[in-house]
Amino acid sequence: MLIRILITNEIMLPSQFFKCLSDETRLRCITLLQKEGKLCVCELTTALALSQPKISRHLASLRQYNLLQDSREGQWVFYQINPSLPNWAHSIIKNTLSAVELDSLFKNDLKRLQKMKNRPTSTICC
Amino acid sequence: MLIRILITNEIMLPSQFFKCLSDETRLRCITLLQKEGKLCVCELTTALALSQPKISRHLASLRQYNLLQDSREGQWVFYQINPSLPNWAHSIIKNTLSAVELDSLFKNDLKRLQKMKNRPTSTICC
DNA sequence: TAATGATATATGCTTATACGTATATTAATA
DNA sequence: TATTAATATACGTATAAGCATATATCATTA
Repeated sequence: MLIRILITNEIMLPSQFFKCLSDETRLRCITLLQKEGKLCVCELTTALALSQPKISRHLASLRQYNLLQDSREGQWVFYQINPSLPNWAHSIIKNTLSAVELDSLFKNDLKRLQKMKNRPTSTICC
Repeated sequence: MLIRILITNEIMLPSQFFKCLSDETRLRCITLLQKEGKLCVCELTTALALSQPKISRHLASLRQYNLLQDSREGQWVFYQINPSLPNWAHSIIKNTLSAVELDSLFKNDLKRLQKMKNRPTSTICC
């Protein structure tokens, strides 16, 4: 039985926010989500070419700290940047994407994502 | 004997940069330095009301990762944000300061700094 | 050169992170 | 209901971070 505690009006501590961005895997997820909008776990697993549990664990921690929102659609769970982040956090994420976009690591993630077969598409509009 | 290895044209990895910002003490140092320009270790120690070794260790790690520059002037060692950080890093630090400036923790740090007696002043202009 | 103030480092310890592997859960479908 | 695909969690382990305290180094001044 899963009990997920939802804290509304949660305060986003900058140091905690930065801790979320301080891991390479989490940062790749975040920048890719900032670029692509909404991705499911299997897309992120393919794009980053890492194991599913590793991706899932990092996504869970990003959700726990309110950076990401998840939504289940059938078998898939889609993640996106939490749209109700404070402005400073959004700005920093945008900034980070622009810092990373020309990087070959990021470009390769994007390539693997684009080459992926049978990508599920979210039917729920933002 | 101290050998400090200076790496020029160092690449600033975003994840490493964020790790530097992910600790409360380091973040308080960085935002205060962004606000005030140049501070010595004893000023930061007073402002944050923490032990000298703790401040010194964190400053050393920020210097190691190229976020801060140090300059000795007599007995004092002054730290400042490394002016040759990439633009995205500067933007993020500015952004963070604006996110934190209204916070009482930051305001108290600033108050303690301003109340400090016998503050040394850097004679070297920026 | 001795003493002092400012700063840096060493040591031992505790806690937090991240990982791989195995397994559980959930939803769709045969 | 059994099977399969997608996702999440548990567990044990290795490593990194952070801390307090003690001490070393460096520059200044008596």
